[in-house]
Amino acid sequence: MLNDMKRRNTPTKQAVLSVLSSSTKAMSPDAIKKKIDVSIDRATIYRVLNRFCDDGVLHRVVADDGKQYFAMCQKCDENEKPLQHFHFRCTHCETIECLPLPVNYTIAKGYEVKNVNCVLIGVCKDCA
Amino acid sequence: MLNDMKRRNTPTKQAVLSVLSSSTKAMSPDAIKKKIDVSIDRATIYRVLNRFCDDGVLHRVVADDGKQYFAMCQKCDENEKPLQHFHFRCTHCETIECLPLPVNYTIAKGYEVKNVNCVLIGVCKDCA
DNA sequence: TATATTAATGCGATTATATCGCATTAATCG
DNA sequence: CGATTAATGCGATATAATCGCATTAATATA
Repeated sequence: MLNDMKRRNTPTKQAVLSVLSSSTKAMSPDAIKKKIDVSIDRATIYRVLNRFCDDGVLHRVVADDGKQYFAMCQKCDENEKPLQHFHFRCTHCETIECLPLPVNYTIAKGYEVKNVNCVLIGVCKDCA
Repeated sequence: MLNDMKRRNTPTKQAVLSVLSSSTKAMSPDAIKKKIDVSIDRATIYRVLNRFCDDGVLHRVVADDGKQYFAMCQKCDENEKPLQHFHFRCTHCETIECLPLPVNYTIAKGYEVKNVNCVLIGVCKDCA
């Protein structure tokens, strides 16, 4: 919890979390909106998603299409920090999935890496 | 050369290439435009950049800010294909550089990776 | 060199993603 | 139950990138 502001439980948040927790893929705000039966304003979706990211509940990936995608943060380890991993964007079924593939890198001294945004693009095993 | 359409040499293309070849960083269309003394239309910049990417002269990175950045393709090897590498976006000086760090991954059978888009985000050595 | 062909450009309109301001609604607490 | 204020809906806004179309100009050809 980076932000200590009090959060309230709302149907919108529940719905968003419900959609994402039952998905193995990272989803766009629009895709999430479409999966929710009740009407939710676009701005609200974005605010909810951004807040969940701030709170470490979700993580965000920006794909090479320039769009944001959101997925649950499953801590692959007992560690506090969620593991930085690759994502795969299938150009055929147009989905983005979190790969069980950690991002490893060795970078010159002096650099301070705070975040990573890594996407592999191609055809997934279901579409190949 | 994926596209075999005939290309013509124009001052715009020369200017764009000149700017990028003298830069160690990947640049946004807007930044490139600002570096060029003569007036060039925005749409033209985009078209020129896209064509250079098609022709393998430039490569494109989409950063986590959702914007496109372009840089020269320097073949790190004698191989035909340019080496897929990480990029670094410094949140302080707001630049994106090509790192001499190849992207390595092992992915489950069946996946077909056609491209990668990998960005590390943080503070570069000059700003740290 | 003059002319024809068509790639490249400029301009305006358009699409799409994402955010912001503000009034209203509703979750939570005492 | 009433007060507080987080959350929402709505409209406006910002920005990136593309598209259509008429015009310009680079290159090829006579």
